[in-house]
Amino acid sequence: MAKGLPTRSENYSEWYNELVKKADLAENSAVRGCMIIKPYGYSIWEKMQRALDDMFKETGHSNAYFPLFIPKSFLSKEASHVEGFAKECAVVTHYRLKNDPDGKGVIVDPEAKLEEELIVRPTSETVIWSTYKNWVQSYRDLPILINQWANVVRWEMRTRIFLRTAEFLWQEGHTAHATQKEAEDETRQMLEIYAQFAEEWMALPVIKGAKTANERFAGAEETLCIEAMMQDGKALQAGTSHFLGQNFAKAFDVKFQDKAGNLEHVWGTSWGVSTRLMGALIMAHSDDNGLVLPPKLAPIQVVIVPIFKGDEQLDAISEKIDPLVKVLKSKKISVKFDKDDQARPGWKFAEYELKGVPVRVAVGMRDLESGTVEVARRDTLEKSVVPIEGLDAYIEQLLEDIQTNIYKKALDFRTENIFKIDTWDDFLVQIEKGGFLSAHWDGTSETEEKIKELTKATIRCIPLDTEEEAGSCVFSGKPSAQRVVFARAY
RNA sequence: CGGGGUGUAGCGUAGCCCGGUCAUCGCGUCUGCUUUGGGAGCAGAAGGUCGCAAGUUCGAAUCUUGCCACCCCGACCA
Repeated sequence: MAKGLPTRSENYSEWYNELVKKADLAENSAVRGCMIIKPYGYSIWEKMQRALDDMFKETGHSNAYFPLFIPKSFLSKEASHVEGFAKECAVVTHYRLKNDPDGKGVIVDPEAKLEEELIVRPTSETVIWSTYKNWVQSYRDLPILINQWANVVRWEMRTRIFLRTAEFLWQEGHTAHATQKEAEDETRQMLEIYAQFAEEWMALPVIKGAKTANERFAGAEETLCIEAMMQDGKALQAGTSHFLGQNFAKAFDVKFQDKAGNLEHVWGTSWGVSTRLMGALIMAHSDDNGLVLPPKLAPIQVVIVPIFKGDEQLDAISEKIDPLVKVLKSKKISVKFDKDDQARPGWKFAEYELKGVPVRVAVGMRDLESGTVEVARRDTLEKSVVPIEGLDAYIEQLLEDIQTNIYKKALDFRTENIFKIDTWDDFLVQIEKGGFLSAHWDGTSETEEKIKELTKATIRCIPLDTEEEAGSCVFSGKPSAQRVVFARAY
């Protein structure tokens, strides 16, 4: 166990909080609910951004930027949208400060009141659709496939670093299409991209599904999502993709003339993932020694720790290691050769474990004599002695193995913690133990809400890739055509 | 926003109930020497508006009030 880090079994949420701080990912800020993402944490986010951004571009999307401030009146144009977000909006009412006449400091200048108050975007549908109105006249203007990387603010009552902060970073895609089918296909395509990113890059298995009406995005006809299981058995929504129907087009009067000359409202989608993914990454893989990062997202993939006394020994080690570093870098493997002689090897070992560096190579004089190094992998903590000759290929393969193994471990954990539940008694017992409960549901909001009230479990999603299976609702006993996933969630 | 808890050096803490050489200890930091294959040892040193503000008092880390932040539990949510 790492120094000062609580274990997961002792206190899972404290383990998470401490790990975020000790691994140098982020810290709390002077403003309640906001976070400072530190360089090490931010570089993981940058890797996520890069991978996602490439995927968006490959599927024809372009980046753009829309403003932080939204006129208050925009928000109320789509009825369910305003209802969903009104309670958590930060509002700008003034545009100037002045010196406090009664003493030190500054006060809001009461004469500088805005005629129309601005809200800080909780999401950008409204500004974007008000703009799309100007961009769309003909079917030739469609589709519009835009993404933006931005910050948004939702004034949450209870915040947790990365998982739910008042301000967070994300990407939001906003597309406009001529037909319903095209928009639905887009919604589904982006969900697939999120799932692929989660599984291939984050090594995080996810369940693709649809949200129930209760959990749907405010203003959407349908919300698709990916749901992941954390090590405490709770669910975390890792990404959402919304089919907006014509709701925003109607609210903002976005129409186009089709080939036949008819004026029609356009069809929309929106989709997003946020810095919450950082929380998912941490909680899915890490252990009591610290972070465990999938190689594809690790800022440092390989750390080389020399074990030496004096400059001569270090020089001898460097002579062997410098060429290796060069080769690894040429293979796009990020490597750190830590020559710092202030910290001792044991300290470094623990430190890099805490930070989740996937592969550690230790080299001392003994190794130089035998032409070997000690290679330790973070995911299993196994150590092996490996010849220096061909080490680059060995490491390259090892990084792939680690990526695969971390995914498999998470998948096995999830498989072991999904339970088919057929009776209400079993439901009550299992929900206390944690995990996902696959159970029949009668399709009504009343039942869903009742279950939530009694157990704190919500329907995480109605899985997409699942076979129909006739059954009866675990709560009401009414007929049901398929199982849905219940869990307590972050 | 409601209930409970916490805030003392960079980090973790003792002291708070019962006001008065009580600002304690560990880690870290600095200096020197010895060390270096799993968070080094010895010797010496530096470092604190006791969360912030007001109040009570001859005297406040300690009592009172307000505010801020964090944690746990509710309501709400990506």
